[in-house]
Amino acid sequence: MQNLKDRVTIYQVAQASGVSLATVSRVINKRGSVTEATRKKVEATIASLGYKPSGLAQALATNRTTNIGVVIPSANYVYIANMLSGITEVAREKNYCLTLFSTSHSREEAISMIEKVITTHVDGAIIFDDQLGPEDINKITSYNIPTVVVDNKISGDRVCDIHFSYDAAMKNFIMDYYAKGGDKPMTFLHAHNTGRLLSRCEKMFIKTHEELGRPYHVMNCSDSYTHTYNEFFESFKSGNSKDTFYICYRDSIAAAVENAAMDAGLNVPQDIEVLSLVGTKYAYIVRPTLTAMHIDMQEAGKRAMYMLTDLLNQELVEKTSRLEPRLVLGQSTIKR
Amino acid sequence: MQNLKDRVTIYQVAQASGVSLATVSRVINKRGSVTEATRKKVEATIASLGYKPSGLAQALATNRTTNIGVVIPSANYVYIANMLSGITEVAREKNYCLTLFSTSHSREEAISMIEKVITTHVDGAIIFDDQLGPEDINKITSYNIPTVVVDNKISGDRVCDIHFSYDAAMKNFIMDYYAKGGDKPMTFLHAHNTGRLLSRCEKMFIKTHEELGRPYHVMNCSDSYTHTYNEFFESFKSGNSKDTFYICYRDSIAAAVENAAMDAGLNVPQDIEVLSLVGTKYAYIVRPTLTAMHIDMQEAGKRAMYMLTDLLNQELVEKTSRLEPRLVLGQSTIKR
DNA sequence: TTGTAAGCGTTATCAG
DNA sequence: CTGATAACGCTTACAA
Repeated sequence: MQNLKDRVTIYQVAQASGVSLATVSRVINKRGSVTEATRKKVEATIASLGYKPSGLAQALATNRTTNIGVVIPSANYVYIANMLSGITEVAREKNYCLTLFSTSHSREEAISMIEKVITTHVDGAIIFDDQLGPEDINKITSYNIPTVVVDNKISGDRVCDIHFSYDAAMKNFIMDYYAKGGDKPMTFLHAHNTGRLLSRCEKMFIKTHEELGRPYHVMNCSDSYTHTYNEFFESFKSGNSKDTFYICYRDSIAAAVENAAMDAGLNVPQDIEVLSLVGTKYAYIVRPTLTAMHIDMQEAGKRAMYMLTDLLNQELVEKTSRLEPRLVLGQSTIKR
Repeated sequence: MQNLKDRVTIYQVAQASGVSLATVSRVINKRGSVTEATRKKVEATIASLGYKPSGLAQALATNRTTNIGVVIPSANYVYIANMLSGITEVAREKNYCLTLFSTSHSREEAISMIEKVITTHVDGAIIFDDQLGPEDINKITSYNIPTVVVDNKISGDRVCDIHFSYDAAMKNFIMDYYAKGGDKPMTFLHAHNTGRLLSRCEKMFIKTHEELGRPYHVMNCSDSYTHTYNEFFESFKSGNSKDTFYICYRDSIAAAVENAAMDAGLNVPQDIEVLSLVGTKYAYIVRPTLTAMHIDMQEAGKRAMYMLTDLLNQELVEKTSRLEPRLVLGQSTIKR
């Protein structure tokens, strides 16, 4: 194989092996019929020239990129990385490439990414971005791009969705807590820009409490372990914030609260209890282990990608898939 | 904007606004001069038709995809996700898209991904895959694709590399440990397919011990928290494996060891000590906090992407960058 | 079985 | 300032 040359084209391969481009194309795609002899010849020159077809040109000619656009807020959250990993696995199996569109938590960013997805000419898209509303997602589907939307309702011809049934799980958990004699008032930790899944949880949290006529709190906190830890540590130190049940949106934040409590000399779960809404394996690595709602994000990713390939092959049955969070009790809450 | 149409092309825009494609192209790219009047007109029809240029066709015509290939083993490790996040950040700033090539720990997979990178026609590549040797990476650079290689030595015209100086850090740590009276024999936890960074660490671990004439162990373990936890828990329970200093390749594994020890009734760091080689924020979230080598993978990612854009703009100064791991002492080792 | 030629949706170089 | 027209590298009828 030659090195350091400019890209070898199909035309050069054709010349070098004394055939036309059409024949080379046939050999590459194993389509149409070619004599065993010429095939050998062409394959030989392909190897010797180190020719690789240009995916670009192929895509333009066939109107298929074998590229899937994946829209996520950031790869830097464990649960998103898990989903990404599920998507990747199936993508490899189905021979698709993934192009990443990272929106980093700002809605404008997210919208401009949507535009990019369109120009990038992907065959399909998987959108898991809590910031985007249905209007934004419609923009993509209006370009007739088959799309799987995660945790967002949407309808359309070539669109599917995957849901997490957090609302019910949330409500059940709260009802159950009080029913079994839970006596600490609950506080929901709210952070900006953490997406609609959590807003929904928050709404359900409030609604359930109001139905029950129970007191509750919603407290702002930052989406950072260190900030949250420091803030709670100070508060616990000065004797505040205890006798509370904290509902945190992910493991890091829940760990921040319980670590702060313990380092300030409190006992978990006696003095405070903690629940993590989006549990990952870190929920059982930290100590006390976290009571958490677990959802198999890897499975969600796989399922999304399977739905998408079905959509692309026009052989889809179910347009909606639902994942139930599974409550795993840990040491951060009192067994009742 | 029209919905549900097949892709609108530049040609249709031209027709609809009564100009030639050339003019539309000029408007899109803000290149060449166009009357204010015609520009307005064209822009109006672009908006009303909902036209988006095809990145594919643009790429083919300009020979620039604005796409960077990123080769990683999996997005599912915190430190890799961190790096990915750094890359993403700079990519957005520089207006590049990222195409992900996930190799999932098998060398064949990795090699076939390399092929894919080439056909995908990326403008450049960032390769962080411990499995790949220089020969494999040369394959990519021989196609004249500007490349930044992370944690792998490589030379070439349009190639840069980023290194982690683990060898020295490793050696220093071990020497220091014994010099200050560390008295537990050390065991290095080895897992298959965790890449060359860790092989290098292991080699250095062995070499240093042999130079020192100290006893040491290398123990196989699985790359899974649960497996490792279970195995160690049993072992600790039956009274084995204590009075050892464990060197683990990442936080989860280190946490598995210390959790197993504590759950088996041992004390950390009195009975066993633990060091994590690739520390992330979880090193200070778990309890006891982990003594760990921290390396800012987000920074590594950013730096890789900056080097790559420099390479693409032919304005590179440094071809090599080095990141020093920073040792952060935690509660999993005895202060000496 | 093989070759010719017309696209695919852009950009870019010329003339006008 | 604007419009033809030739690339870009490949696929795919249609002919031969």
